[in-house]
Amino acid sequence: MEIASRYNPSAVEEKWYSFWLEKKIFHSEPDNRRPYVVVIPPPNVTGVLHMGHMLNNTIQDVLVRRARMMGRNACWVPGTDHASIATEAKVVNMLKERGIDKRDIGRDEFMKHAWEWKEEHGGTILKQLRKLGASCDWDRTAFTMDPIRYESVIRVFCDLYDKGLIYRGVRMVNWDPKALTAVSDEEVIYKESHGKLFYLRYFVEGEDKYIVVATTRPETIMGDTAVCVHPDDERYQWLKGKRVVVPGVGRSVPIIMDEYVDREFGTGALKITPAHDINDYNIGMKYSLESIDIFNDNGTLNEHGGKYAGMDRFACRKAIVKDLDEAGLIEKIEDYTNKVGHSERTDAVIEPKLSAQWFMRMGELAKKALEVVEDDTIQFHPDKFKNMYRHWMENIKDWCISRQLWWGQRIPAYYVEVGGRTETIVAVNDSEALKKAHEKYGITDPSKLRQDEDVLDTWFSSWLWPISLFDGIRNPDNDEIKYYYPTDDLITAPDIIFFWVARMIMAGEEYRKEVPFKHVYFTGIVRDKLGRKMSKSLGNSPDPIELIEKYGADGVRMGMLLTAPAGNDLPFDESICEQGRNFSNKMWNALRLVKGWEVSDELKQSDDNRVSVEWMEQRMASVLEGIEYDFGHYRLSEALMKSYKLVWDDFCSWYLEMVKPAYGSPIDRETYMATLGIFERLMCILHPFMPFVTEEIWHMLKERCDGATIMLQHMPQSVFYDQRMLDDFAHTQEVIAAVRGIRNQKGLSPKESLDLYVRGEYAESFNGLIKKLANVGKIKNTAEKMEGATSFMVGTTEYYIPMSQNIDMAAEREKLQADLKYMEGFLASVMKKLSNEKFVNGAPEKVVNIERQKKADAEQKIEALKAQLGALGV
RNA sequence: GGGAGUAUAGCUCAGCUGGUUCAGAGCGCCUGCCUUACAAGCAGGAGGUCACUGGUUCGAACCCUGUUACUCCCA
Repeated sequence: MEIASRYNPSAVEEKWYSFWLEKKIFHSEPDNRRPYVVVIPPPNVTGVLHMGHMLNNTIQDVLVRRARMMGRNACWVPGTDHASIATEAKVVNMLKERGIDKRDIGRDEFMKHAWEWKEEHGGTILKQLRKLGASCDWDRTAFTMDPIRYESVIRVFCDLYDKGLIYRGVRMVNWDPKALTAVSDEEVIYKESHGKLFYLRYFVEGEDKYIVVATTRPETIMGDTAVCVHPDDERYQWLKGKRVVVPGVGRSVPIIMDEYVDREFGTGALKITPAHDINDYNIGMKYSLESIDIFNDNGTLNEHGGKYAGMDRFACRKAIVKDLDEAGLIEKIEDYTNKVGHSERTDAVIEPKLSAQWFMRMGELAKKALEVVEDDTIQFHPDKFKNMYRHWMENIKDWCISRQLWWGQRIPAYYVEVGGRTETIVAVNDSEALKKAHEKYGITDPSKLRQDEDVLDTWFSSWLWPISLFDGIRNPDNDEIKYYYPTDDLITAPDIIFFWVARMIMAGEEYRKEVPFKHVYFTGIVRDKLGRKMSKSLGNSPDPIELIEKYGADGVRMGMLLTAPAGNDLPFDESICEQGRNFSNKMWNALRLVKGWEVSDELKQSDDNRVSVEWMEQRMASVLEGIEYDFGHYRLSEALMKSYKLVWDDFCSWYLEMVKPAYGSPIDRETYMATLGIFERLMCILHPFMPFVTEEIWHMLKERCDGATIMLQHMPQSVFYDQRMLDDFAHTQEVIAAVRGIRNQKGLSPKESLDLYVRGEYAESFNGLIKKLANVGKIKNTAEKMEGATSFMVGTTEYYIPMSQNIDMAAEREKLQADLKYMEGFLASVMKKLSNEKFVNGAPEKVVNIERQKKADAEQKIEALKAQLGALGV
C-alpha cells in the first residue's frame, strides 16, 4: 500500500464529516441508555466564528465525543440566539441603505425584513462549526425565536406575571441613546475615560456669596433640583435652610443635608439631578425633589434644555461650559479620570434615565439558585467562580427585561382604558387577552386593547434554553424533557456567568424544580501574545477558518486545548497549532510504518516482542488511569498531554522501535496483530481531541464493515496493571538512554556495537531490548569493578562499558567525583533528618522508613562511586 | 473604593492531603545526526533564589502575616 509521507488534513476532514452527517451519527433519540447532554451556549445569530467559539466548542466536542464512546446516549444541541439589539441594528442599517426608515414601514413590515435577513445571513457560525468537527445533533438546531422557543418565552412571562414576579414600573434604567432602548445592568461596561471636573459657582439666593460645586457633567445642571452637603461639614453649616441659584439656569433650588455626600470629593458640595443619576434619584425620592428629565431618547436635549434644546449632550457640554465661563460662573476646571458606562452592544455612553420598564423580581429565585451552587449540586470548574457567583447573588437587583425594540418576543401585556384609568392585562395571545378583558372589564372590542410595544431582553429567551430546547415549558411531561433534562455539562465563558448561567439555574429551579446542569466548565478568554483580548476592532484575531485550512481542524483543536486549562486565559499563538499538525503527521507516519511491514505466519513471536507488547499494554492501562482522573476533574489539557505522550513517546519512540523488524525482515503475525490492536485503541483515546485523523487512521488499520466508525467504538478503560513491570522497564529505559548518552558524548557511531557489564540487580527480561535499542553486543553480570571501562549507575546498579580506545581518565574521574559530592551532600541532608529525634518520633513511620531507605541507597552508591574511583587509580 | 484570583525554566502551565532522588511537563533553546515511518523527524543536553518578607513545623513551592506586581469581578 502506498501512503503519502505527509498527512493532508483537508481532504480527510471533508470526507469524514460528510460521512458522519450522512450516517446520522450525531443524532440522538431517547432510548434506554444513560443520556449525556450538552446545550450549546447559543451564539449570536449575527456572529461569525471567532477564537472564543473555537475554544468553547472544541471543549464541548471533546466531552461529547468521549461520552458517546463511553456508551452514553450523547446529545449536543446546537442553536443561535436572536440578539435583539445587534440584529435590529443590522436590519435598520440595511433598510437605511435602501432609504427606508423603520418607523415608516411599521412593525409588521420591519419584522418581515428582519426574518429575511436572518434566513439569509444568520447562522453562519453554525456552518463554520462543522469545519471544526463539532458533533452537534443538527436535526435539533434551535433558534430563540422559532415557534417553540417563542411561545415558551411568552408563557413564562405570563406565568411569572401571574405569580407576581414580573412587574412594570418607572425606574432609573441604563439607557442606550444609540440603540434607543434600555439595557440591563449587566450590559453596561465601565471604561476608564479622561474627562474634566468642572467647579461651578452656585450663588446663594439673595446674597453675594456663592458655593462651588464640582461636576463631571455640567450639561445636566438644567435638571438640578437641589444641592447637597454633608450635615457635619463645618464649611457649609451657614447654608442650612438657604437656597442657591443654578448657574446659567437661574432656577432656585434648596440646600439639603445628607450623609450620602462624600466630603473629600470635589468641594464636598454635590448637585442633585434626580432624573439623570441613580444616586441623585434615590436622594430625590428621599427628599421629594422634583425630577426634571432634560434629554430626549437619542441623547439630545429636550425642551427643558432651554437654548440648548436639540443639541447633542456632548456638544451641549462644550457650549454650556463656554457660556458659564463667559458669565464668570466657573471657578476652575481640572483633569479628571473616571469610569463611564458604555453600552455593551453599541458602545454608546449610557445615560441613566427614568422610564417605564418591565422588571423581574430576583430575590427568591436568587436564593435557591445560590443554594444549589453552594452545596455543590452544581459544580463550577474551576471552583473559584463560586465566590464571584455568590457575591452577585447576594447583591442581586431586579432584572430589567424590556427593550425598546421590535426584533424579539413582544411583551404580551395589553393596556385598556377603563373609566379613565389604564389597566394592564397579561395574556399569551390577543384572543386570550380579549377574553380576560371581557371577564374583568366587560370589553369585547379588540381595538380597545393596545399591546405593549416593547420586546423582551434576549437573555429572557436564553435563560430557558436547557428547558425550551426540549419543549419542557409548553409540555413539561414530554418524553424528551424527561429523558434529556437535566443536562450534564455547560461549557461557557465566565463573562456571562450572570447574564446566563445564574439565570438558567433560576429557570431550572422555577420550572423543573431541578438544576439545569451538573457541571459548569468556565473556559478562559482567548488573548493575543500581548495579552490583549482578541477582538474584531483590534484586528488581532486570526481567522479560525484560515487556521483550520493551514493546520487542519485536528491541529487547531489540539493547539487550543494544550494551552487552555479551565478558567485560565490562553495567550494564543498560532504556532501552537503547528504542534497539533505535527502530531497528526506523527501518527500518520506510525501508520505508514506498521502498514509497511511484511507479516509472516511462520515466524514465532520472540520473547522480546512478547515482552514489548506486554509492556505497552501495562503502560496504556496506567496512563489511562491518569487520563480518566483528568477527565473526572475537567482537566482536559492534561488529559490531552498524557494522550499525546502515550502515543508519541511510549508508542512511537519506544514500542514501535522495540518490535520493528530489521530491514527486509518480516514481523510475526501475533505481534503485528497486537500492534494493530494497540494502535486502534490509541486512536480511540485520541479521537475526542482529534476526530478526523483518528477516524482516517482507524479505517486504514483494518478492513471495516460498511458504516463502521471510530466514533462508536468503546473508549478503552484502565484495567489492573503490573506496576513492577513498569518500574523495571523504566529502569531499562534509563540504561538505554545512558548507553546512548555515552555514545553521543564520546562521539561513537550508533553502528558500533558495545558491551555492557552489570553489577547489581536489574530485570534481565529486557536484555534483548537493550541490545536492540542501544546496539549492545553482549550483556554480562560481573561481581567486580571493571577497569578500562566507562561506567554509569541507574538506581544502585552499576553498569560498565569496556572501551576499546583510551578512556579520558581525567574526565571520568571528574564525573565520578561530582556524583560523589552530590551523593555525600544528599546523605548529609538525610542524616540530618534521621538524627533529629523530633523527626523520628514525630513523622509518620512511612516517611521515616523512606528516609532510612534513602540513607541505605545513598551509602551504597557512595561506596560504589568510591570503588570506581579506586579502580581508576585514585 | 469593595471583593476575588494569580505569581514555579526563555514561553505556556502541572505540582492533589506539607513528607519518595521533588523542583516537573510541553514548546522553545544548544549539540550531534538526511539511522529505510516521520527533518512536520531521531538521539542527547543545558535552563529555576518556586515574586519578596517574616513566621508556624522535625520538615514549606505547598499553611499563616505582611509587601510588591499583574488580572478579573463589583461600585
